[in-house]
Amino acid sequence: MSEAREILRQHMLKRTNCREGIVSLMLENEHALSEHEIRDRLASSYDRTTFYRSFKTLEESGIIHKIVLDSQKVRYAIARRGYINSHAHFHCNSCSSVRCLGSASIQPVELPEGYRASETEVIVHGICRNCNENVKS
Amino acid sequence: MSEAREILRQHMLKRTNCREGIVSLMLENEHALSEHEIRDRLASSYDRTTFYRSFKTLEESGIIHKIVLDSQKVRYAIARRGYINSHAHFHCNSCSSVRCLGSASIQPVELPEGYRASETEVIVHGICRNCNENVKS
DNA sequence: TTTTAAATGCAACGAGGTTGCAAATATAAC
DNA sequence: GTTATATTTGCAACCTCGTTGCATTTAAAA
Repeated sequence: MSEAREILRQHMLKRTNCREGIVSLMLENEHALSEHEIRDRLASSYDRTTFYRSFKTLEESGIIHKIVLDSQKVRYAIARRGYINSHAHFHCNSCSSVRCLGSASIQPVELPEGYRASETEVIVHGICRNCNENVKS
Repeated sequence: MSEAREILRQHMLKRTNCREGIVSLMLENEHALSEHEIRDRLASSYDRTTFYRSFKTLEESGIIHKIVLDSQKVRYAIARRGYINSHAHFHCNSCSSVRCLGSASIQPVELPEGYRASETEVIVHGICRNCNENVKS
């Protein structure tokens, strides 16, 4: 049984072609993907509605997580262990790729008196290794 | 001369009612505001297009900055000193208010070999002081 | 194989945001 | 204060993202 299929079963979600395709694709990919990238890479095509509903379901089950770079720039990635309360992502300004960083790299943010944190999101913008190397050579 | 007017002049932007209104409102407000809040609180009403263009211009000049909570939840706030390379914001899950935190409170994020950071955005979700106190009483 | 709750596709819709263009306006020059 | 000019505004039209209701299809349990 495929890993994607197994993940869906563990979360008590019905296995459907669309869900399985999305999860499989994300498992293969190191980088976070946009809806368009996912659509283009899937063998079968699905209705937009189905995509949105699938993303929503998968996110609510904690299988994937959503990274909002800007209002119109959303990415999705598999939610690996340790991403529960803090997510850090690296966004490359040159190639636009988004990579998940370990939550271990996040230091707690100092808050004013009376404030209580439940979750912290960090987005670091910059130049990724690949793009740095291409400039050098 | 109003502070807003002065700020526009310093950035070599034409003073217009819409721009001046937006900047004035933001100077008065501790919290980041949504487009709707800004629209509702301004004396005169402006076309949506004008709003969007004003936000864009003000942001490009570094007068205000945009905080994207979610695809459909965008806020704007005055860009005060020290917010150039790192922004931290607190989002209250209860009252939805967004408060700018000093960038001093951000610790540099540890990056993998070869990655270079230029800017860091942090959003801390939780409960603000006001909402914490209301629960107690 | 049958049953049934859940997922899909479709059409229609609403919100956020952009573009082109003519009319209005802020500022600088007179 | 007038005039000239570049910028900004408002409008209409448009695009993308994302949602909702409903009839049809499908996964999976019996």
